[in-house]
Amino acid sequence: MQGLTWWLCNFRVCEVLFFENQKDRRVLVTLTNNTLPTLEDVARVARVSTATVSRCLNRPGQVSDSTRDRVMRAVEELGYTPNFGARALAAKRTFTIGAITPTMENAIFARGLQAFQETLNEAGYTLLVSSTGYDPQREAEQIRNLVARGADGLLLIGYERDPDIYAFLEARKVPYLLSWAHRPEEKHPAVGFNNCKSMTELTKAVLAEGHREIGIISAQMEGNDRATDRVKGIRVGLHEAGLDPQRAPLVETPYSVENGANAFEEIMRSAPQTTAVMCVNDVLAVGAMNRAHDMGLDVPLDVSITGFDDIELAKLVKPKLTTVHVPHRLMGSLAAQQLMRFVEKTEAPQIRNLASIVEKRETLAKPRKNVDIDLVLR
Amino acid sequence: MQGLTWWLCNFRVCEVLFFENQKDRRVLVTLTNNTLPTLEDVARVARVSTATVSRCLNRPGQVSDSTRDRVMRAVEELGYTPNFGARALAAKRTFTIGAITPTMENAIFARGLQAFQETLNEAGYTLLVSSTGYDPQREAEQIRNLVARGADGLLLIGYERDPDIYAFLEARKVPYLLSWAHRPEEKHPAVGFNNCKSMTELTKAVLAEGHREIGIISAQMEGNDRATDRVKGIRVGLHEAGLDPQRAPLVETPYSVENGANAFEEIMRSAPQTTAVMCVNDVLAVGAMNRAHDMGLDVPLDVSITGFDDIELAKLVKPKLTTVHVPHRLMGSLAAQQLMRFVEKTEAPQIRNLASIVEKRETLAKPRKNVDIDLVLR
DNA sequence: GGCGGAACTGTAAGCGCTTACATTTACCGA
DNA sequence: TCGGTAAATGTAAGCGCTTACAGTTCCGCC
Repeated sequence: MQGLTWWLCNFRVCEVLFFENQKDRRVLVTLTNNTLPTLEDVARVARVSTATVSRCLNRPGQVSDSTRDRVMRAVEELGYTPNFGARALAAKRTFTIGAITPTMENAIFARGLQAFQETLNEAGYTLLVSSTGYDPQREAEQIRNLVARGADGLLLIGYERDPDIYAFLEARKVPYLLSWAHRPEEKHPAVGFNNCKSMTELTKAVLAEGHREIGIISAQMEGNDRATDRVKGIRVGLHEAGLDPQRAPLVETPYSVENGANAFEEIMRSAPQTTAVMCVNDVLAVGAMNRAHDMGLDVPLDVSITGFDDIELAKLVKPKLTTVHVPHRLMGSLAAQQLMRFVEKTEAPQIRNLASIVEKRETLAKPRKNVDIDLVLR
Repeated sequence: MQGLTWWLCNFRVCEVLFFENQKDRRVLVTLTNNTLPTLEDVARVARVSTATVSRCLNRPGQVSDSTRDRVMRAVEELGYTPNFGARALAAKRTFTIGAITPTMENAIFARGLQAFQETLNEAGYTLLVSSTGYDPQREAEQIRNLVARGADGLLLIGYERDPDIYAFLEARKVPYLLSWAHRPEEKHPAVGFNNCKSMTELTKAVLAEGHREIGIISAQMEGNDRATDRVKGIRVGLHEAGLDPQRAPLVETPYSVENGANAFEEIMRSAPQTTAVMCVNDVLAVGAMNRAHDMGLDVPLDVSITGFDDIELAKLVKPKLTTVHVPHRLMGSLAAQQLMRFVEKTEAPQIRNLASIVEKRETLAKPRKNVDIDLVLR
């Protein structure tokens, strides 16, 4: 029987004859090159035109009950699945939304995207995700790729990208929405939060504890407006407090725990008087905490450390990380709603600025006076 | 000028006349419904047939230099991007690989997939990812979806799924590869590791420390062969050591830190004599560690805890988590290679079993004798 | 019985691309 | 100069689907 099944794979059911007597049901078969069954095959089996089959699948209400039954049975029989490309070609609509993220390895994006996808799925859309590895070149490719694939709309992370890309999207009239960032001065449709302002809030909290010597660890700022704005936010905070932002040591390094650790050591060696190190995200901050521990520095007694994003990890490390909480799931799901509305009504979505809040936890405290940091550094 | 550009969007360049004198270059334009430019538009502008344009794009060697220049200039001029659906329809080939994961929020899958994608990209393939939320129903949908989208091949996680799905893939002759698991007795093409055996190894290490009262925290095992096999691995280890596997308390709970914590408490309350808790993944283990701490239990003095996967977090928590290291990136990239070979030669890939190794770190130690655990539990 | 209109179904023209095959052009040696 | 071959290009037939439009069927009612 196994053999027969296999053998039948090389045929295609061509016609099914139904008799009153259910037991006398014959199947006509033709030899084919064994490709997927098509609408036409279904039509043939159901003894209707391809148009009717198509209607059955897309607007079942327009078809009579008996016909629909017959067609559905044929669909079942053949295991028919519509060819997506052909459908998109003919209907000029794909019910697909594309999202392009810098990386999938970052919990931040993963969480927001998950929510984005869930909201999309509920409304019958499919999400296509691709990642760029923080490479603008690759981002441009992926955007073209998703547009070529017929994405009805696009979700992009952040503002900063070649104007040509925006021109391309504009010219093609592809609805797009930016996320994970919100800049009041920009006019692109966006659902995000104000990275700069959020960081200024956190900086105020740090300053309120009495810190005056603050170090900064950032992800690479080139082409990454989230990092840029967060650093800017710190500087604004310092400036407003009457401090010179340019004095604060800054280390830029790719996003990883290990790099955060190294950056921390670099700062503490070059500016031993530092009592607080602010990181533009939690992962770097956790790296900094680790290294602090290895160097024999107590957090927060010797040095306070802060992060940004409030990933799950922030609450798991000890001491618990002070950071900025961002409503990722809300953002994802709101973005999905706005983008779908945009796609369907060709009506620009409203720009949304979501609130973020400072999560003051254990890694931030008043600085211990007169630490002989040089001792620690051998 | 801005206005002009916008206005021009509603037209389509129809013909470009080149004169010797570069400055005298005129553009003929027609009013269109402002859709994407097509192959035909390019052909018209370049004054060649659509076949030639197609060849230019796909097999440039077959076209003379001068023609190719002209065509490429037209492509540039119009900002032409081939329509993916149409291309797939005509060529019956998409250079797209689909991957279906239970979730994107899990670092485990993210890391392996990233490597998978990188290897694919190098070879000119595009990866389409979609996630199921551990729902078999949704997985079936997504598989059909990706097949309908013309995926040349599919990457699936684990073995356990409705036989109908395998039948579907078999009948459609869609190359697929399983990953994140390897069962010697199964014949499906797979690149993964032996979850059961790996866990037995770890169990031996736990037993070697002198533990005899072992609790188990698992993700939900229904439809999840990774979890099933890991639990089985523990039981095999216990059995081989002459212990009764059925006596070990087991709590099944969805994958999350909080759930791990609750499960840990449940075990310790119902079986206070437990000296080691083995979790089927690191996230559950970290939750268990947290709750242990909250309950005033010292890890590993009062209770040892182990995980599985060796996610980044494992090295970041304190004490560091004893776990099983899995070569996720290697697995992803190997899977990509195998799958591409499968797709291209229609030749079944070899089944690969990757080595995993026990990472003995700080959460596993000899049990402290005679702990009065009841005291701790109020 | 016949008529009007609603409900259903069929016909066929594409959607944008690839490619087998036909045709043209270029180039070579006799 | 001319035939012959190879290289370049054009022609046109689909790929599998949707949908405008046309045709058919079926009612209810005069």
